[in-house]
Amino acid sequence: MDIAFTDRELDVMAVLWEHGPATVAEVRERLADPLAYTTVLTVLRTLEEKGYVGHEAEGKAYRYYPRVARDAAGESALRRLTRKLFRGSPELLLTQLVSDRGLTREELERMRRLLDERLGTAEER
Amino acid sequence: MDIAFTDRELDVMAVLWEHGPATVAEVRERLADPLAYTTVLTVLRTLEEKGYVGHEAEGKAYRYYPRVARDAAGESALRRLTRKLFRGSPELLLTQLVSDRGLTREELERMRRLLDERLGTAEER
DNA sequence: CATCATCTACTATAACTCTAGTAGGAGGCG
DNA sequence: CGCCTCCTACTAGAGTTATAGTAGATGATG
Repeated sequence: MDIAFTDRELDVMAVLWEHGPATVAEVRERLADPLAYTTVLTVLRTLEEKGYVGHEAEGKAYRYYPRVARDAAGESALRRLTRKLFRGSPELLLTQLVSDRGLTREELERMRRLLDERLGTAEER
Repeated sequence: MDIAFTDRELDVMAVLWEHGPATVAEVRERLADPLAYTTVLTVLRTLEEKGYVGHEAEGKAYRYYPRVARDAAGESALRRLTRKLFRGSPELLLTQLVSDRGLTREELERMRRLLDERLGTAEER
């Protein structure tokens, strides 16, 4: 299953993932860009139409909640990126990722540790 | 600088990165989806307008070549992904990447080796 | 030379994205 | 009760994306 958001939809999803279910007003407050109330509402309605969020009534307002996990969205995006930009090779992606000049030694070490753990528990296949 | 492609533009860029400069007909042949000749031409013209490809005459046709490296596009995309979906944390991204059940032990080992090398040559900061 | 295939340039259009306005309901307050 | 505020529903319009058709040039071929 393919999960894909437009830029603005992703901004809104990020708020829901980060802070949990929220009303239109709450989402609006947390967005970096100043958008009209109705604009945020429209984005949420679009997301709902696509099945990415749901809502339940709370007083006279709605509280929206994500219907897809951030993990699932991340995985889908990573897969698409790997396929389209890194010839399907996760290693190539990693190469690019760690070539980033901005990474600290600590980050790199934590990343290696991550791989160690993963290798430790991985089944042979 | 921010490099961003639409889905279809990315398909076309992928062909140019993979196989080098190509004519409209050549790009068209290599695309997975069957598109009209003029459709491919339009995409290439759009890419050119955006500065992502250039062309030079070859016989009566044009040969298009990428003006941005795949690396640069990959880095830009990875940065955007990290920021928007992984709270700015490359480790989180890696976690997601290696949680993919489809990775073989060999791939994981090569990835660890990659990090080892990177750590070996990394400057302290 | 006349015709055919191929190529670019220009035009078109439906769908989607982004943003926001207007209308109307519903609750709270003086 | 009448008004103000906040909320959703519906509508709207500019811009972008995706796809492709038509027109006209140009080189190849019989």
